[in-house]
Amino acid sequence: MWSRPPKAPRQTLTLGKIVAEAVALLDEEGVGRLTMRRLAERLDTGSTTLYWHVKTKDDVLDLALDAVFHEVRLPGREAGWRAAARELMSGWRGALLRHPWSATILDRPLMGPNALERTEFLYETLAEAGFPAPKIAAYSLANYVMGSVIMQVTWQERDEGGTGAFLKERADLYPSLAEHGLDFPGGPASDPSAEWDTTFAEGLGYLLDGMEQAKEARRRGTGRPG
Amino acid sequence: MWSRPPKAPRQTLTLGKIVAEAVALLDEEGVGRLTMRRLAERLDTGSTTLYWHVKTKDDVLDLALDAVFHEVRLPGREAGWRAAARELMSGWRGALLRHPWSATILDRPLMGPNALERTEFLYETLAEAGFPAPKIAAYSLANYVMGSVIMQVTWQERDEGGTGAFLKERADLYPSLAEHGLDFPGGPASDPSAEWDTTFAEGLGYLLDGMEQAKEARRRGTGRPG
DNA sequence: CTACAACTAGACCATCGATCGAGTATCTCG
DNA sequence: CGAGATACTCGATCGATGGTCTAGTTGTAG
Repeated sequence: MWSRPPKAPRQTLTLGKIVAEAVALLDEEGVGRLTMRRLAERLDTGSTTLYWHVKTKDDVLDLALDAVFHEVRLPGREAGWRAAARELMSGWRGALLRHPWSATILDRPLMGPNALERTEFLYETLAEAGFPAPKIAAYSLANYVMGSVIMQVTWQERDEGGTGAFLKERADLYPSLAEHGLDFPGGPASDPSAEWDTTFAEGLGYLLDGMEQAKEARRRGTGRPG
Repeated sequence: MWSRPPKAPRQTLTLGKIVAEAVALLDEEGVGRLTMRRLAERLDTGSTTLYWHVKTKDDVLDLALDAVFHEVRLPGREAGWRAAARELMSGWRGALLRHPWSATILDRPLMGPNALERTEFLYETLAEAGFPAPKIAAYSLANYVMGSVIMQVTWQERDEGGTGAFLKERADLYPSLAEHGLDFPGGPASDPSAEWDTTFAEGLGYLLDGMEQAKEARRRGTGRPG
């Protein structure tokens, strides 16, 4: 998709309009109901017309996904690499969560301009901070964010609610799962969304701590501590 | 899927046979080519027959995915929580990577018996190790593994190879990406698969370090250090 | 032998991604 | 201003898919 050269439009039906409408459709009805026909209908046109602007349906998804990344604000770097990374990753997560369908199509290269710009920012931040291999550090962060979002969306969207009861019935087989819970059922006076947030932040903290520790250890010329 | 009661088969065509053949088909041709018709053909039967054993195609995928988790060996706990967690997560990753299609269908609750057994083991290990909230720790680890696998499969399977050149052409826009590389092109005498492995292990180390640090800090009654 | 449950099959339906061939509007150049 | 080319749109259609309907066959219990 991103390797192909752009076209010169005449501005009646734009790629931009198609992508915007695709995002709206995905937001309203989910990825399973995004159809070229339905999308065309919402744009008051035929499905064939879309194929002039776009090569395949996958292109639409690529574009829609990159549009999501456009929502991620690039943080400032004054507060240090740690704050910048934390803010970027939180924004990244937030944008994906605002469009839950995006989590289910993350299994494609993130090569859109918006995604690349943010990845570039992350690389720069980590390189400036003195990480010897910014690629590894960036991957760790990105992997964690992607996994977190997929996990959360999975439970929020696809769990039919019977999980808690299901696990308690099998407390003999899975005692720890039954005790601590696998999902976030929103116990007494608790906000499940907040629980997801704190869980994400906590895990991200682990990762950042470990990264910093490794960086400092290497800077002091010692090996891994412990 | 996992909430529904099982059926009593007559053993000519078993659920087990269907799942095994589905995994084989997925391994050979990928998730895009798994069709009820094709699967039935491989089993010398009609597609309708499958629907007696299985309610929807999604059930087949649920079962196939859980079958992958069956390959993950449960490590011993003698070497401590850290080694156990590391081994479990590495095995988890390895199994998913051996069946790359699995990475693209991770956006569903992992409620199969094999997945649950391994998650239970992880919870137990972390709880025994003294983590006050094993759920959070387990989520951090699982999220990281899932994200890592998806990322690697994405690049290995879907990157058409033009990424490196594409990024170098745009070195002005993305200097850090061009310098450090976004993919693992397998430089001089390097094994890309090994690079993925070490990257994964390194990030997992960060995470485990951070987890241990937080656990020790809380045990000593102090807050987060630094 | 009968009756019922377990199992299998082919025809069929709605829908999907994508293509084909034909058209229409708009711009460019003479 | 006119003609050709380019940009763009459309309805009809193809092959394939997930899933259902109806009908049939097999094994087994009484």
